[in-house]
Amino acid sequence: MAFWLFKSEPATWSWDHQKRAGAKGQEWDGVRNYQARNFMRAMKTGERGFFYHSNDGKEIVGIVEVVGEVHPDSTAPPSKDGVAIWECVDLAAVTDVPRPVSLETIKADPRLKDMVLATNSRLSVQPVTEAEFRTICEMGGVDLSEALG
DNA sequence: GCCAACGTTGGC
DNA sequence: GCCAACGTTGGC
Repeated sequence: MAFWLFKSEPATWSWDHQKRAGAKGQEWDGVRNYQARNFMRAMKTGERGFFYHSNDGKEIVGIVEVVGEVHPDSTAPPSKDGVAIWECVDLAAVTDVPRPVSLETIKADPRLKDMVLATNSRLSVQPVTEAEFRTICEMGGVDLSEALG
C-alpha cells in the first residue's frame, strides 16, 4: 500500500469542493507534469493520500482515497495518434484533518524533513512514506483507523 | 508582488 | 546534445 500527497490551490479546487464531490469522487485533472503523471500511473484503488492547500493555507487539510485508477484526462487536448499523454486518477474525500498540518510544521519536524513537500515544493503529486503518513495523521489528530478505512 | 526553483522549448 | 531563454509554480 502506497501513500500520496495531492496539492491544490483552494481558489481553484479546495477541500470543500472535494468533499462535495462525495464518495464517487472526482477526476484529479489538469496535471501537466510527467513526474506527477507517472506517480498517478502507479496508484491503486484504495490507496490513501493527503490533500494539501498550496499558496493559500499551505497545510494538509484532508485525507483522500484513490477510487479510480489512471485514465485519460478529460481536460487534456486530444493527441494526434489517439494515445493519451495526460492522464489522471479519481479521488474521493475520506476524512478531515482536524488540526491541519502546515508546511512550516513539516519543515520543523526532523521526522518529516525528507518529505517531497519540503524538498521539491513544485511537484504537485508526490509519494509519501507510510511513516510520514502515520506521523502526520498523529500530528493532525486524525484517527488512523478512519484514515486507512 | 517578487523571485527562486524547476521544467520545457528551440536554436545552434 | 548542449544550453540559453522562457513560462509556471508556489513560498515568502
